[in-house]
Amino acid sequence: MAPGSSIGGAEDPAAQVSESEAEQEPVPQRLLTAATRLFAERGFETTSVQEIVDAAGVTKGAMYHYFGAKDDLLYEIYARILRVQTARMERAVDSAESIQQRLRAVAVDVVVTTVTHLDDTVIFFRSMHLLHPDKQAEVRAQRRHYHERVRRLIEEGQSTGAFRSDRSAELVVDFFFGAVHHLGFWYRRDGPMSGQQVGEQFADLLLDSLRPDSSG
Amino acid sequence: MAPGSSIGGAEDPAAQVSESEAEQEPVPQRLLTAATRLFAERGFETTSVQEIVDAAGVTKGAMYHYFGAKDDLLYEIYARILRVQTARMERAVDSAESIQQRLRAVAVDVVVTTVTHLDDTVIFFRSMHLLHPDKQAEVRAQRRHYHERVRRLIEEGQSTGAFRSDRSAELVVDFFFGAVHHLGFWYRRDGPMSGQQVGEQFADLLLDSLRPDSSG
Amino acid sequence: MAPGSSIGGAEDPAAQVSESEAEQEPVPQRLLTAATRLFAERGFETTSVQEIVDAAGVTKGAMYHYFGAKDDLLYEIYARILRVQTARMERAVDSAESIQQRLRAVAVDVVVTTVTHLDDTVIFFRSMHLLHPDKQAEVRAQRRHYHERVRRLIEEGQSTGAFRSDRSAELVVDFFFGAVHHLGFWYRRDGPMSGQQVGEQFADLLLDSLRPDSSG
Amino acid sequence: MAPGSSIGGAEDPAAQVSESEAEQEPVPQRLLTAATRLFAERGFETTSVQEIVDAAGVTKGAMYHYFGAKDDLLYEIYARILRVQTARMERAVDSAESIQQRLRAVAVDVVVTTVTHLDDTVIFFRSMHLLHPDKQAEVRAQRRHYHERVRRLIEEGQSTGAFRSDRSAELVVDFFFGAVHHLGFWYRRDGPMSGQQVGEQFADLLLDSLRPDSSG
DNA sequence: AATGAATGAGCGTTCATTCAT
DNA sequence: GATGAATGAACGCTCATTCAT
Repeated sequence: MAPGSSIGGAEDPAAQVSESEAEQEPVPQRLLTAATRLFAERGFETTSVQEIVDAAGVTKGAMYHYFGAKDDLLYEIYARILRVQTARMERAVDSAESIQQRLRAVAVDVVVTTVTHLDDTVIFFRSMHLLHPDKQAEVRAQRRHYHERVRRLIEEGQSTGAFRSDRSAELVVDFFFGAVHHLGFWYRRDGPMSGQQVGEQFADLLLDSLRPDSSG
Repeated sequence: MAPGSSIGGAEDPAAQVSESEAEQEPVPQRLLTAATRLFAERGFETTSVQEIVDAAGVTKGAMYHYFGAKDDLLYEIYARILRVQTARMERAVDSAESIQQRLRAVAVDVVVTTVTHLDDTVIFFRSMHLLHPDKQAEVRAQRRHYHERVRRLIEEGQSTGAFRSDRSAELVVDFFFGAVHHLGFWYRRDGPMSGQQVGEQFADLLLDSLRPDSSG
Repeated sequence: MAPGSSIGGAEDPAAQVSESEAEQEPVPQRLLTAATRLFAERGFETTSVQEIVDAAGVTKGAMYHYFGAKDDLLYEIYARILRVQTARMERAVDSAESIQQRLRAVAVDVVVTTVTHLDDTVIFFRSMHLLHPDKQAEVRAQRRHYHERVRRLIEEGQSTGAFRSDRSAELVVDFFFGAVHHLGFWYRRDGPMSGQQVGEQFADLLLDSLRPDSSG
Repeated sequence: MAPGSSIGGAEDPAAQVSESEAEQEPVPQRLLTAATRLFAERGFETTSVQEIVDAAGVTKGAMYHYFGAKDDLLYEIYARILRVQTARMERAVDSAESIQQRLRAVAVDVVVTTVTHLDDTVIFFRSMHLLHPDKQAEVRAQRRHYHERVRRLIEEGQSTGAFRSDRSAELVVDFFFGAVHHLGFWYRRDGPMSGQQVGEQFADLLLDSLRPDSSG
């Protein structure tokens, strides 16, 4: 992978304030930021490499020094959001709360993360098919890992009676994350609801379907 | 191109009725069918007009005779599935059944229709942003019309007490249709579940969230 | 293969004298002529497609309408000279002359043909390795076919005693054609010797090695 | 390439002792060895500087430290083989043997040297035109010097009656060396004949053409 | 002596669309 | 209605070379 493409990175603890004019960020980050915005605005295939490097203030040669191909940018965008969401989900799942609270935390969190990185999500589901098959497989595997962890959480709740058992855990997961992944099609950050609010309500809807039926 | 390399295949094992020699379908339909398959397989941007006309067994000139541009094909694919789904939804909504039964029918039906025309759905959500803005607006308006009709159905149920009122009808609609529109990412027609089965379970999950709470 | 790429072509039986200004020749021929000159002048990799189409007075699009890739031009240049040389060799080999006269005719002819199409020959041996492997294999097979026909002619002469038998027919063929294929490195059409003269002398040298030894 | 395959040969026959870990050879040689192999395998134009330095285990900066440009590598490869062949030819020509034996020794030797350094020869005749004109002129002059020395040897034999005089010494030289220079197109080191065997037979063919005619 | 990030010009190729026929 | 040759602009990518370190 390209150097400097880490995401969370706590680099630069010291303040290097004095950088007189240009490059605040390393080149790979600048490219990723520019690409994310442009891909979300006009689509992957409709954005030229020239537009990306112009927006990032570098040359094509520099880009190809760090990324092997245009769709490596796509891959990095995916990998980045996937890494963030997986790490957060695992923290929530493994917490000491009740199972309802843990599932609710996962649900709220994935909505909040999704709307925070809405561009990445939009790009992801619009353009995954344009990724090189090998990288596509990697991304799918990682996504599947995420879903399966959540499915096991639900099954755990079903086995203890915390959740009703006559709902397919797998289908509930596909249903819920389908709804989440579709947020990019309608959610507006400048609209009436915060990500947190949507997350709470989505969590309600998810838990509605798993609450043990008083009549059964 | 070699003579006889047309796509429909001149095999004619028996006499399939009166179609004496060539074209089973009119040219525009053949083009739409070919385009749908190719767009779903490899994406709109990645499919060339040449590939479409080859697959349809016609020439470029013929295509431009019927369609003003490549993205007119996209528009027609959208319009077609939208017309079908809207008509079916309206029939279900306006039936004489109970409101629960009507909402359930709508839910099952949109899932069944979606998986029946999975290619169209996949193309739709992947490529809508590539459509000419004017046509994109038309498509969005039609989609909104659909969602709003269903939202009003839910609100009607909430006002009569058939559905619980502490769920936002609008959000429930976005949530549910989000899940439905995402089917293309995981549903496989050759998998274990029929469209009808998924539809029934999705309907269960939708109604779970609207069933009046026995405790409140 | 591209339309109109035949070489000997007896087309144009009628005299179309009146063509007022431009295109004397069909586009594919114009491209091949321009490419041959440029490849010989500066090499295949050093000549850009843009230079070729400019020299031919057409656009890139037109070129790619007739040739699938830049190296299809190379292939056509090879195939053209190979076709000509093979046809002429076969005519000479199958004539009614004595075997010495037939071999001499082949030898003279391949030299004459080579210096007549010296550009093609130079390009051929300089750039064959840049051809797509599949096409390279085709070209090699055709070349081998040529060599083997001549080898059999020599073996025929050896079996009848017309040629001495203690020279390897195969090696003689490789030796002689090696010398011929190298003509492009030193022969100058504006130099002191005509192709016919070089051909006669090369033929002498070839036959020197096959003349039955008076002492053995 | 295996250690010890250097061209001048007498280095370190015993004592490969103290080379503790890495670089057996100095950087320029490593680059030349890598470049030779790659140019022969895929051609000069098709081999990137990056590939060469990777194969040599150095960086681009190191290469440009020793060689002014990519085609300096080409020039060095030419100069190297030319130096070797010229030195060996002069030794043979100036020996005390009969003129027939001296010409034969030259002929055998150039074949043996050529197949021993077949990669260099292949590169030479494929890519000489890509060399900077000045360096190309140097190389041609050196090559001409070689040919002329051999031509004078033949003329010497013709003037003494050792060789027949009705063959053009110049043409015989072009003919013979043409055949030799073409060895790279068909000779395989893993084939049935050793370089020595091919050399002997090539020498026979050369001398066949110069043997005084018993009938004239 | 050696690094490797960065340049910048140029490459082969694609492709939606047009238009004379 | 339909053809298919031709356009022309743009595309992703390569690469020899430079240069601050």
